[in-house]
Amino acid sequence: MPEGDKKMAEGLQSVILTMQIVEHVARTGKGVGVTSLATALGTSKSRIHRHLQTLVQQGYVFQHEDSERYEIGHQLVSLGQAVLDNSGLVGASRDSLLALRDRIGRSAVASQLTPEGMLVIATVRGPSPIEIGVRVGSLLSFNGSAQGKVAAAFSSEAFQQRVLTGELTAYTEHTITDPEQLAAEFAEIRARGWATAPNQAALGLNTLASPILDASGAACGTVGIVDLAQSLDAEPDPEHIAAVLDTARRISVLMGHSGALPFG
Amino acid sequence: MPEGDKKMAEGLQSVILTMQIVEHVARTGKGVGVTSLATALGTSKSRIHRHLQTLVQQGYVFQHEDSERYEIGHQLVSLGQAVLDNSGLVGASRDSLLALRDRIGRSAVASQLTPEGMLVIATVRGPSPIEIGVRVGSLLSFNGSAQGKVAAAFSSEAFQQRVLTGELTAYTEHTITDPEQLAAEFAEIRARGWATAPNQAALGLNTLASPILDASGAACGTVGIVDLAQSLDAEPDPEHIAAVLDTARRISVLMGHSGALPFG
DNA sequence: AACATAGTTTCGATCAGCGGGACAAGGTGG
DNA sequence: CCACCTTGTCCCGCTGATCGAAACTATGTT
Repeated sequence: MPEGDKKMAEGLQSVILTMQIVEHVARTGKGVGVTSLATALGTSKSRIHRHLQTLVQQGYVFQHEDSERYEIGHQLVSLGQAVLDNSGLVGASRDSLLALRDRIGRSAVASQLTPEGMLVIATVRGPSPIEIGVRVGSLLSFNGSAQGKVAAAFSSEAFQQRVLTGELTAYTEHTITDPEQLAAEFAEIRARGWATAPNQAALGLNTLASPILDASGAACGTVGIVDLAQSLDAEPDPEHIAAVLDTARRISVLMGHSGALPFG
Repeated sequence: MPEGDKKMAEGLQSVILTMQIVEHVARTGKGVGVTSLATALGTSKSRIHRHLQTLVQQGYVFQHEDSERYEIGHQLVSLGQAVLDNSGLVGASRDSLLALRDRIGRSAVASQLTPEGMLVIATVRGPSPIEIGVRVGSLLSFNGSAQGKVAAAFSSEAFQQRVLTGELTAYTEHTITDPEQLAAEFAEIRARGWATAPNQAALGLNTLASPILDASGAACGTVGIVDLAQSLDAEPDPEHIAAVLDTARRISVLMGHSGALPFG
């Protein structure tokens, strides 16, 4: 061991390997073999085999009965779903999301506030043949997404400070990385109730988002529409803004908010 | 050790514990503490703590910064979603499912064939205020669900034999557990292209399902509608049957099937 | 028939990870 | 304000769960 720290500082190896295996098997659509996993993760066949056997036994991985390849089991899906389920947001937003999509014909997306970022919890694909949108499970930053900015703008002062003083990663050259500029935009967003982020999360894309407020009046999530930057301006169509604001208010009510908007 | 097998036959303990922790944290909507986890899983605080630390470090679990409770991280959602994503079915069926729901006003559901059963991969809630339906991630049996029966009926002879000779669990008193009776129903289903399962998976519920066929002509999944047994007969409304068959055919085409139905 | 490549199993050595207990930080109530 | 809980976190020496390497089996290929 060349540069080993005397203590263990990297975490429990079996845990890491377990999750690496699960991740690998899950991402690789079709069956994976012991050997390819072993080389991919840089460890021995027998180790992988034992871990896989245990995962099979626990139902997280499934082994094709021809005694060949390993595939991901259904428990993983169920697990991921459980996370979404016990966020009341996903249930409250599903129907409104559909209505929003139908009303203005764009991909609609709902996200939930987490301390690490905005977690995309539900999406509805737009009518466009091209697939535009965000994946469920993605995490959007507070400085580089309309969702993040709008949620931060409607969170506590302390939270905003944490965002502003934290690291502001640039995802594109249009991402806001200057704390002052971001603070100014927060104020603006708070006043009008919506945010956009043209080319800020990814070049060519834009999102229009509004906050979902809970009983305490703080943001707990966002709803919005996603489209190509060329079709969705930094100052979007007033009709679109109205539709998003309206949807946000409706979901907010379901989440226990009074419905009285603290803006425009 | 009372009845210990001399060797390890139970699988790697750290793997088991890891998944138990993840499961526990995921199912418990809100934050869990080290101590409660330790008692719930019957092990020591330090062990749980180390495992949790590693999971945090890997991003699967998130620790509230007040240095208090542990919650599930976003990676899990992303992982479960990945499983769904690399089944082309979920993408192909989403829109058709909505159309089906809108056409006949019932909860619509799509499932995918797996060797263990039918995995529910997409659902659309009906307009009814009561929530009727199946959860994404659920696994439906081959003998006790319309989805399972229809998929088996449109699978290979060998597959059907495996189902018929396997264990036929009774979920209700109406579940078919007699192999001969089940074989007869398979034949019938294959001839007409749809199946129902009134009160067979759960008392009070019924499902009408049709097969999604792939390029090879074998079933790779199902679409269908779910409703109360009293609203959905064993011999459903011809209009509903037509709608479901139609939807199934459309999705089948997206999956590479010719569209020429091998039945009615 | 020899070879190649897959998954599985065995076995003894070893170090990763365990238990138990100390420690710090809040919270509570007397 | 101070004992007294109850948290989560950290430390350390012992040990058995887990590892690597190699043998074994089964299939497919040359």
